[in-house]
Amino acid sequence: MKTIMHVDMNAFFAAVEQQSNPALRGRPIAVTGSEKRSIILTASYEARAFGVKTGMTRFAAFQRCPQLTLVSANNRLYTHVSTEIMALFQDYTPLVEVFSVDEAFLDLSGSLKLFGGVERIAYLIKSRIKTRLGITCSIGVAPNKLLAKLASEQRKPDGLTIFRPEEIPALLENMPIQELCGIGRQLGRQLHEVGIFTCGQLSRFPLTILRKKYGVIGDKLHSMALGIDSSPVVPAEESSLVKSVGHSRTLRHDLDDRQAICAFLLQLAEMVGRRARRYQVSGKVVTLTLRYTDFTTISRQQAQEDYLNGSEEIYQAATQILDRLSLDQPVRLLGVRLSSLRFKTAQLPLFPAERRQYLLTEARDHVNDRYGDFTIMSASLLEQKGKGSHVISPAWRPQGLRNIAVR
DNA sequence: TCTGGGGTCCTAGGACCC
DNA sequence: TCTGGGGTCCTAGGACCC
Repeated sequence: MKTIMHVDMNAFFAAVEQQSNPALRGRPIAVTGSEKRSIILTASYEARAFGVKTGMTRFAAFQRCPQLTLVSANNRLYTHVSTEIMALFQDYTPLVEVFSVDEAFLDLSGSLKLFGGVERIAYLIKSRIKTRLGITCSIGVAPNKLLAKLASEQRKPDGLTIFRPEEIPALLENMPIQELCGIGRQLGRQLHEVGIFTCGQLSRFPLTILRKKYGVIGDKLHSMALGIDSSPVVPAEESSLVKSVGHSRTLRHDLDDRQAICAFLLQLAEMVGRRARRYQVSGKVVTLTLRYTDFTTISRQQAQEDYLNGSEEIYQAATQILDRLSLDQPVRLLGVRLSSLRFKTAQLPLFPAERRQYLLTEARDHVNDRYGDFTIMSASLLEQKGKGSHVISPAWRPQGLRNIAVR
C-alpha cells in the first residue's frame, strides 16, 4: 500500500500577491490578466466570501463585490514562488510530480520511517511554506493519487485530510461524483440524468452500460467510483515527451481584416517557434484555431512535409490554413499550435540560404532570451509590441520540458 | 465590459492500402 | 458484376484538468 500526498496551494496567485503587498492582506482581491477581456484567474478567500470565483468576468466579479481590488497577474513572481515550493518537496522524496503551478503529488511510501510518519511530513511542509513564503496549503493523504487529491479538497484553506484505507468505502459511499478529478460538468450532468449522484451509486451502476456509453472512460469511471487508481507519481525527469506547443490569444477587438489577423498570427508563430526551439523540438503538424464573434470555435490542422520549428515556417503554414477558411464573421481569438513533435538536436543546415536563416534565427533567439521577448522581431510586429500579455496559465509546470534535452 | 490560456486524451469518420 | 474487412493515418471536435 502506497502513501501518496497531494499538496494544493490555497488561492495561490492571490495569496502570493497578498504576501508581497501587505496593503492587500485581509482584503477581497482577485488576480486577472492585464487585458480588458480577461477573466478572474484566482480570488482571495475574502473575495470568495462574496461569491467571486475563477472564470468570472471582471464585470460579474464587481457585481458581487464592488470593493474588489483587481491585480494583474505577475507571471514571474508566481513561477519563482512555485519553483521554491516544488524544490522544498524534494527534501521528503525524490518522487514529486508537479501537477500544476500550485499542486504536486508526492509518493512518500519510502520516506515515512525517516521522517516519523505522514502527519509529521505534512506539518513540516505546511510550516516551512508558511514561514518561508507566507502562504498556506491544503494537504491530502491517501493510498493513491485520485484519493489524495480528493482528500486535499476536503478542508480549505490550510487543511490536512488523511484517508485511511479502511475508511475509504464509507467515505466514497456518499461522496458526490463531481468531486472526483476527471468528472467535469458534462459527465457530471449526464450521470445525474440517470440518477447517479454519489460514488456509491456510480460504483453499483452496471459496468456494461457505462462501457457502452463512454467506452474506455466507462471503465475508468467505474474504478474511480471504487477509489481505485494505479497511476504512479511520475517525476519530471521520467515524464514523457511533450506532445504539443501552442499559444492562443483573445484579441482586444474582434478583427475581420485578413492583414491584421496575419499580423497576430506572426506574433503567435514567433512565440510557438521560440518555445519549440528552446525545447529543441520540431513538429510536423500545424494547427490554426479561430474563435468567431459568436464564440463558435474551429480548428484546422495540416501535416507539413518536414518537421519544422522556425517562426517563419510556422507562420507560413498557419496563413496557408487561413486561406482555406472564410472570414464571414469577425474573429475574437486566434491560436497556433505545433504538434507531432520529435526531439531534434541542433544541426546546421547544408544549403547556404537555409544556413543563413538558421543562424539568423539562432542569433535572434539569443538576443531575445537575454533582453526579453520581441526585442528583435519582424517589422510587421512593431506596431503590436507589448500587446501580447504573458499571463501564466495555472497549468504551467516549472520543470516544463527539461527532460526532453536528456533524450 | 459577457465569456483566458496552457495542455492531454478520446472518439468518430474518411482516405488509403492490402 | 460488386458492397468484405483489417489496419493505419489524418482530421475535427469535444471533454477534461489547472
